[in-house]
Amino acid sequence: MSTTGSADEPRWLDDDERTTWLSLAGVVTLLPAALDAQLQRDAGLSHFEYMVLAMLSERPSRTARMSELAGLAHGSLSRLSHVARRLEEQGFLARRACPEDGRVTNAVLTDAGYAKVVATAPGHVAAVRHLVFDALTSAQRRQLRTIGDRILGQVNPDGSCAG
Amino acid sequence: MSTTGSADEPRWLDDDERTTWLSLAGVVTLLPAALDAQLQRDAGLSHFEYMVLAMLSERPSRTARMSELAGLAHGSLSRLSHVARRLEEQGFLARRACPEDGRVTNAVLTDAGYAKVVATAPGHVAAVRHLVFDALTSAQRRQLRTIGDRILGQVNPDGSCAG
DNA sequence: CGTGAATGGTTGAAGCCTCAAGTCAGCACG
DNA sequence: CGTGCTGACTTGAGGCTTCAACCATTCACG
Repeated sequence: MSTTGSADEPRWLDDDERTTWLSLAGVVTLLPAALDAQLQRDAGLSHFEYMVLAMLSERPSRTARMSELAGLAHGSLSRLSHVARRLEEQGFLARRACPEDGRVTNAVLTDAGYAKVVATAPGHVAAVRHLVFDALTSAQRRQLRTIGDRILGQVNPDGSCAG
Repeated sequence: MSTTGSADEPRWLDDDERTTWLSLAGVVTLLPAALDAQLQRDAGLSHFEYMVLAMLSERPSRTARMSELAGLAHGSLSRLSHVARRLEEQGFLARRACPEDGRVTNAVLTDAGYAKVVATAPGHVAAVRHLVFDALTSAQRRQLRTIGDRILGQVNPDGSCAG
């Protein structure tokens, strides 16, 4: 495969880019799986479910509208809707019609949901620390933040979320 | 939430770590979704299916045993087995019993499968370049490689893959 | 040799996500 | 008012992944 980069022949990744990409591909595949495994084993939650509860727990009144919450958890509205039904059945959150705008649904974290987050967070934080931060110097941590923001800017330009 | 770090009270993430983690969490959630979308739209393949075909295409004789291929594609053996059946139905790969070890199945990329990779790679590479490398300086690219390898070392210590 | 353990892979069921379609509320305009 | 349009969300079907159970083969070791 050439590296000339003509019009219909795309610029291939050079060796360095290729290795970097394989490494990143491994991370984006395996890291979510590892976090899901820890949460599933210790709390019976998927990473997405945990994100939903955790994001809600940091909101004023532990409340957010569905579409906003979907963005915070980096998922589609449809996905959130399905997950919200399951979490509601388990008593971790409640959905209420918004009095100001009849189209809007507000998701509210229940006391049981808040307790679940409090019980689950330490193990999850420990996993994140072990899998990500323990292997990095503080300089690398700063670099990672910048790099992550840059990539996120490309992947998700308007900060919201497709669905 | 305190930051004392006693025995049963875990060390919480400080503000900087927390922001870094939210950024990385966004990347590991949204980047695979974006790549899946491009591949699905332009080639009718999932990112995992593409990885399977692409990894095979770079092997001598375009052949690998199933468990080895699962590791290369960062998936479980079960997942690969299901995917291999679908790819086989589409004529992109074939499975043969290994003559040397009756337990082993070898996956072989067919000519149609190789052609599919050749046809699909340019668009995929362009997506990776746009989503990842276009936003980074060459220094950041080098940093990303190191950081990715470090994290991968924690997530996947023995280089193989859970299944 | 022969038996038990370990390895490599496949399968079926159950659950989750995506996609497209549908519902209902607000808004604009005649 | 009422007609059409957009926005917010829900729902159902279909496909993919996971999990556990299973089958076949090889290896270890009396």
